[in-house]
Amino acid sequence: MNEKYFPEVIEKKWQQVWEETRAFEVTDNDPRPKFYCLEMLPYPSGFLHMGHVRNYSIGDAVAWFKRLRGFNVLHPIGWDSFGQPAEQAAIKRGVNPRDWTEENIALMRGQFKRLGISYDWSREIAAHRPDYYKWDQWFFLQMFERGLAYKRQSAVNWCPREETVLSNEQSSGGVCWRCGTAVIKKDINQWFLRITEYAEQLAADLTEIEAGWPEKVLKRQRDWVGRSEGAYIDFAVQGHDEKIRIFTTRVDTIFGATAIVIATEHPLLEKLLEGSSLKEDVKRFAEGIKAARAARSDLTIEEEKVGINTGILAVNPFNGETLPVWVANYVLMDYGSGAVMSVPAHDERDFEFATKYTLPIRQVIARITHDQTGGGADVVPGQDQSVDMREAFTDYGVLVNSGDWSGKLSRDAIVEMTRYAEEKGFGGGAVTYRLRDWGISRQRFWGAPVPIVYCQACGTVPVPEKDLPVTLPERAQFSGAGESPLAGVPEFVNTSCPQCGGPAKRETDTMDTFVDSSWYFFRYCDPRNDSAPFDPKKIAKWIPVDQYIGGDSHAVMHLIYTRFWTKMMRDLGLVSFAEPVKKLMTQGMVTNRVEGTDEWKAMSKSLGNGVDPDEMIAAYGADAARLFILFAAPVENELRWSESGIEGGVRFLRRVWTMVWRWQERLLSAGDESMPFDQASEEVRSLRRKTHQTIARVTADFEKLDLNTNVAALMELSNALGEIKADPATASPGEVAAMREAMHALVVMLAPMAPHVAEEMWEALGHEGGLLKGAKWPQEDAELARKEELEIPVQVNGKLRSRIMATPETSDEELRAAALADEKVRSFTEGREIVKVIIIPQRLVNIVVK
RNA sequence: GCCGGAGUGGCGAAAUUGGUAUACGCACCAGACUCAAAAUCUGGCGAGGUCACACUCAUGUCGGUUCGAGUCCGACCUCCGGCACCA
Repeated sequence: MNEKYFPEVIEKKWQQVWEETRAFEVTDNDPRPKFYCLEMLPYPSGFLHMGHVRNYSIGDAVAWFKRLRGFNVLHPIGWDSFGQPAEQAAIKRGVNPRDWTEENIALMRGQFKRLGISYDWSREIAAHRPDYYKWDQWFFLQMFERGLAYKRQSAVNWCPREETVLSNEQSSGGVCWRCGTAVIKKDINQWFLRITEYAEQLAADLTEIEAGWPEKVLKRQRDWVGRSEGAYIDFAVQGHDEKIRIFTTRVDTIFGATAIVIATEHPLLEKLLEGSSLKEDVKRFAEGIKAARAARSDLTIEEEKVGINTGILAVNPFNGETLPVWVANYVLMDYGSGAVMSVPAHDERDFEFATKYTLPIRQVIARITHDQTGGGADVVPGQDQSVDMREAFTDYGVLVNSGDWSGKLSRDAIVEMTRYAEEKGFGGGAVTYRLRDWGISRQRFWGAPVPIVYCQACGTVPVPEKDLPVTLPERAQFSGAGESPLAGVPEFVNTSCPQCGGPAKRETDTMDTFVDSSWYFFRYCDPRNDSAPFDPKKIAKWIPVDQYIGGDSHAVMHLIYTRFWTKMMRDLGLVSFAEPVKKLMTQGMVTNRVEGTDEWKAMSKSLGNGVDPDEMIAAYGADAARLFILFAAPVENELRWSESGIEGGVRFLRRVWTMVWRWQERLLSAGDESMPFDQASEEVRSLRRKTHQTIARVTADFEKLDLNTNVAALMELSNALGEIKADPATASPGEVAAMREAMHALVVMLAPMAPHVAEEMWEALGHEGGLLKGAKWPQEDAELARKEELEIPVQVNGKLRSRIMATPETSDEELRAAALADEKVRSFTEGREIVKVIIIPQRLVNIVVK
């Protein structure tokens, strides 16, 4: 240890030691309890940004803390290395995506090491390597066999800028998740994974994880799955045997239905129109809608409602009324049954539609009025039929104009009418979901090829497991448009049929990269397995993940896919649990001021407000950068970058450094002086008290991930150390013992946030023999932490008027007497009647006077 | 529009969950060291008020509960985020 703190020297030194001793590698048969600490794996763009630094600094703090608390901590890292940017680089600069990716990985691995993140590098994985994506393909085949992977033609989300298909999750909000461009619809034949098969479980199992996941993520997942309870009702069609099935959550409004409206793509439409004079008109209308949708450049702008009367008549099974059947653009084919009953009086969309096309609007729900003439105890629902019908009345209420059901409350009517429909055989209860199947086809080169072969004789044939992986060719032509570049590589496309041996062509689509990331953290548990994606026994040991850390931008992408994938793997018999992540923390963004403005935005190259981690490390050291990032804001908040803030971090580390340097010799040479606490000087007792209070605080704050207050507590302890003015050479045994205790505790507790400097000081304090990772987390002694003197605030009528000194042993009676006798207090109580005195032990006295 | 979350010094933020509001840090001010500056160290730092106390007012606004409210309840305002015809 040098007199001066040179971060660049010690950081390099310890990074090398950790690497050479493989300090953070873990084994499966370690007897200590396990802890799986995971951060979302990065895309290898070539450089870490500050958001990454924050993510991985938080993760490393957790990993270190748990390690020092005696856990066998699995803390791995890998690369989400398939995807667009590599292909863009290939298109623009003609480089090979593989070389480009591998170079970037090497650059970023170097940055991770310069940050000193304590990863088990022996478990590093990369999605673009055949030994990884082989298992993506294997999983695909398992799903294909079970009907969970299928191909169909459909309108999909398309990012016109990146020229690629996006899943619903990736185009949430109507914009591309990566570049923010408004998506359009394109009709494409593509592969889907049947995530909807798991809709109910994805919704229901949220209760299993709700204690450990942030509410905002749970909410978004709940909304995304969009579970909705209601009823289906079959409407007979006049002159046909067919029935039109509708879904509704408001069957209580069915007497107000004045039309049936179906989607333009409704499968019954063509059949029902046979022989109708309106057939051509309706067909033309439907095709017009389809064309308009394909041409739309921004899906976030709502379409105007348009429709056409088909001339078909349907019969309301509740009252026998005949209703016209309309086709309209506002009814979606892929939700519910693609048909609705139109109740203009009680649904905003139906109201708008009915107003436009002058369909009848009939009120069947009245607002409840509370009739309390019965003495106030009974609330009798009355009716207010004067509901303003200039807009839809969508609240629950009392049924009116509804035959025998009139007078019932909506809530009850829904239950009873659903049961009635079921008894009569024309309907029943139903649950629908907003969730759609996951489209995974990408017309791209840089992804895992879908392991399917098309044979003229046998049709769609899965590649046999023994022939996996289907590897990417070395070279391809990258145009950036149209079909997958794989289609232009004959040696890839042309193959023989695995079934009949005849000539066949390979599928040229590759898989969405979110397939890779759906199960990567399972692979960390068994990264070199070449006969299976992983050994289930190893999974049972490590997963569920104990703490997962990443951005909330993945709330309904990665985080829903990986939950689906886990449930799918459970059904394959590979894992025995349904939820892969026990606790999730979503860290806030790192923002910086955009030059010349007052706006704080996420750091980015295009805005010119980025900060290069390497420059920060060079200027201040990795420890100070990490410490500042953890200190500057609570982990979930936005973090506004500040250069002067990071300087504060350096100052703190330097102060601690100097103290340790000044005392190290004395602490090492002196024996193990201990001194009875009650004989020590007040100065020493006060330091020891602070030490033990800090241990308690920091330990608790780590469990809550309150890392900012954690740093503050360590700063306070360091300030308390500074209060000891004794010269190390002449310090008393009691002082030396207290200093040793405080410094050891401080250094160990600092390790999770500033590991290099902590390791160096740990060595200086005499622990050369063992690395800091083997140190024991300090143990709080509640007796030593206890305050001996208390300053008790005294209030009069709730206003602070004075303070009196007491000890924890002071009785309530004594406190009361002391408070009442206090001079300042007396000036407020003089001549007034004391109503009562409230005493909160060790806390406060409040005197109530009149 | 619907659904969430949040409003505390000049700034980032604390507050043991109803008990001394503003811990810790940044910025700023003053002093020490220095020829000087930087660095470092010491002290100050919510607003009003006072020579200094005292005292008064302050946690988005208004009201309520309570001996006592940043914390609980009601209404409102503002900002941020999510969703997009989901029947």
